[in-house]
Amino acid sequence: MKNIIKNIQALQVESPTDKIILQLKQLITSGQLKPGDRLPAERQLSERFGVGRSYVREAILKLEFYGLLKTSPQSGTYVSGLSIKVLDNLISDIIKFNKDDFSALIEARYYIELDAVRLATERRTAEDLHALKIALADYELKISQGLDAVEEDMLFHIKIAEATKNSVIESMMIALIPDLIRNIIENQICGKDRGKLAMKEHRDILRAIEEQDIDAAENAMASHLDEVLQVARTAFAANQIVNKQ
Amino acid sequence: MKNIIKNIQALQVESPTDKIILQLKQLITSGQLKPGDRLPAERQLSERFGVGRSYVREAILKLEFYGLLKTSPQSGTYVSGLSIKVLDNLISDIIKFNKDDFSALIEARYYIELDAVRLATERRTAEDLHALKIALADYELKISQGLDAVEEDMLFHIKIAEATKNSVIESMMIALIPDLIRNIIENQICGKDRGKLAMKEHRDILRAIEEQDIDAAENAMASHLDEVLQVARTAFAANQIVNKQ
DNA sequence: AACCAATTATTGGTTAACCAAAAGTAATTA
DNA sequence: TAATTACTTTTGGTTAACCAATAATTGGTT
Repeated sequence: MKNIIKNIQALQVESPTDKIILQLKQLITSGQLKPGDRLPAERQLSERFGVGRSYVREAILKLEFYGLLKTSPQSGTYVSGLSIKVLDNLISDIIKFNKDDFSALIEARYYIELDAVRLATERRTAEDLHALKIALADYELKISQGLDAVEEDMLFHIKIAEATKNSVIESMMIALIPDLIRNIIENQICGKDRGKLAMKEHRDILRAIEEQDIDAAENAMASHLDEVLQVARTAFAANQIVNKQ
Repeated sequence: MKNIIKNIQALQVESPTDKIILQLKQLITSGQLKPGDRLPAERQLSERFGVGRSYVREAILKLEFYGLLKTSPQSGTYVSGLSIKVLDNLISDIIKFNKDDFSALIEARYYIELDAVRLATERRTAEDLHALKIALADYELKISQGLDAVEEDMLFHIKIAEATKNSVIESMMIALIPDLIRNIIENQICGKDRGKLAMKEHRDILRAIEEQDIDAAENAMASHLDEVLQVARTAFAANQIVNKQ
């Protein structure tokens, strides 16, 4: 029974945009569209695919975000110079991308944060430290009032990401955080007195960043995230088993 | 003189979409739009901002991707329940996001790949191994012919990302790779006989993955990426100094 | 007064039309 | 013949119009 439901969902996943991306992919893999080529005009594509131009534009926009297409105003949209094989692989992965897998989300977060805290510790400026202290104070205030402080928690982590001075790593964190917060709240990962414990952990992280002790910072972050990672990992293992059946 | 040019570019950066995102942000920070609220109808927004509805939709789409808005068909678009402070920070970071900083790009890639190869080594299936071997063979063929093989190189790394079974980490790699390839080619980071060296390094990585020796895999990956990381790091340090002036 | 059905208005989804800039083409000129 | 100019076509950019589904309102009924 469960399989039927799963299949239905799998089918309906195909949004108009993804359908077009898939068709564009086939156009490339079939050799009708080679790397570097100009795409047919948007109107032609919309006619050929039997869909409005908006969807074609939306699909192009998405592929442009991933650097697979490049459109020049009043001139045309061009396929990236990457080889067919790479294009093929990338497009496949783009279509199947989703952020609903919360164990994957948390796991990814764990690793990125460890990397981020190392870089932040190395590069933090006085301003970064200041921002971190304020964020921590906000967090502690909320906790001391016995309130939920998941977002203040995250704000602290955002400031760490900013302190890395690496815009790419920062962006990755940014892309994860909203879904992360949702998952943490929904799954009630934070236990009742998790807050006060986390407060101490935050302090440890901040101290290490202040003293620019990279290893200490990583360790502090690791133990801070350990509990939530364990939850994700067990869920992950369970999924693996289910998928193998 | 240089500053003038810089400012001009900084000004023209504001695409219609980003302008709207900025306005939405102000709507939130000013308290006119609270977390959980429904946005004004798209028509009203487009009228208020003096711009076509397409741009409003595009902005909403972007913010939806980051999980900050959620739109229900025939009902409305709703602001995420996150606090104003978090929303404010996230939106700011979204606007300033760009993948042009190639040192940041390479650095981020370095860390993600180290994480990825560990997970891949732990979780790779027989199929993953097979795909990796094929990718490696393709790569070696190109190299043995004395040709450029940047893309075959990347394909190998894509397969590693897929073997992690973590869709989030995989997606991050996917988002980086096109720009990565562009940068590597443009900056000619790969020296003339880098190819044959890299071939051996790839073999080391594959062997470690096959034997499921996690630490060996990480070490192999680290030395594989070390050279390119050094290039990025020196560029990074140079940028830091320039920015401080 | 409370509930329910029918109607109206509003919503995002989707398509079509219009615009200015660029590219291509044919006619014109040196 | 080669270069140039004027014109037509095609391009993505942008806006307006239409659609079906939903939400709100109204009027009637119990």
